[in-house]
Amino acid sequence: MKTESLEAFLQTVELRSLTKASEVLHISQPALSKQIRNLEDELGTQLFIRSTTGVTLTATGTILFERSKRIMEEFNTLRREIALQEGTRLQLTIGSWPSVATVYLPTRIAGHKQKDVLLEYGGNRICLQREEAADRIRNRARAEHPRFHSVQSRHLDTAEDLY
Amino acid sequence: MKTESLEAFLQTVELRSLTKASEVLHISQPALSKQIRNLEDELGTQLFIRSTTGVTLTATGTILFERSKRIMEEFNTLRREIALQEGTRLQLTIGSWPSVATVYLPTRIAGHKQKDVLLEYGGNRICLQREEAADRIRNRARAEHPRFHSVQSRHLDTAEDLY
DNA sequence: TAAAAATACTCCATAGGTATTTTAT
DNA sequence: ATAAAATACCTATGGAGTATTTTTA
Repeated sequence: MKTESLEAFLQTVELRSLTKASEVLHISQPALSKQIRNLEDELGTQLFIRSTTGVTLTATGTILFERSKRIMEEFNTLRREIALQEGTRLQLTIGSWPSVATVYLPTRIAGHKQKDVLLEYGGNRICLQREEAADRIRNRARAEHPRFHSVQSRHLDTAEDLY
Repeated sequence: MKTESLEAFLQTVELRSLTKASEVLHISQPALSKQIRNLEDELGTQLFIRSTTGVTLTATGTILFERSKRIMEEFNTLRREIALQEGTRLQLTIGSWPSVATVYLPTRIAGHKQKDVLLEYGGNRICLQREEAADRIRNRARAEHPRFHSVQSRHLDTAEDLY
């Protein structure tokens, strides 16, 4: 079971809608739909009652929500503490015009799920956890997106340039 | 992050060895090695110090061990309670000679990780969570392993027949 | 030099995406 | 009719396996 699916579940409960939650989570609605169904399969229980107006929790879903919310909070605290423990952090600095930086960049970065990227966005920096990770990302980005390899200092006109 | 990887980590800590843990977990040593490395990548930290005698925890690894152990226990309790909540359970009964039932079957079943299969082995039964799951398993088993489709009642001579 | 872990590779299952259909309100 | 979720289908990543190499006690 993926912790991401549990987070997706929690988000879906809060928003009472797969469509809305999928937007916040930066995945497609069918992808989230499948995630939730997988969760239901793994637990062997129905979590939501689906309708055309959204979703509502079943009795079991409510139990999972309340308990797993606390558990995930504990776990995320642990993750954060471990991240702090490691003093060395790497930063990719991405220059951009103000409009891009304040509007497009944050969601772009959040949507760019790379396991080595700390999804904390502050200013115009992405925090990376390890040197090798940064290298891997840079190399892959270079191979796939020629424009990407100048992120270190280059100014971007549109958010599309980011990725 | 997969909860299975966390469980694998905990098991590895207990046994201080990837090789030994991989046997208990019914996966190959390289597979476990990669799982642990992925975990380290995701957390951005080294968890173990590797040597030819086995593995020992780093400082960060110790923190993860103690905290995540409690968290996983909480989570597994939650899973169990949800499973109990759902009264309806399905059983596939597998007939076999005593030696097979007591020696080979338990590990065989534990090793057969299917997301719909409750990994609780009692007597010679595998508990399934939902009717559709049972169908899926049966259909797939039939397609891939002709001998498997008679598990419902057939006697098996060797554990190999199981799968 | 032995055993423990890492690496290289192959294969398949799964997660995610887009396009489309179903279904209640 | 509309909006939300489900389904179908495709692609790609990741996880598991086997065979092999590296490493150090």
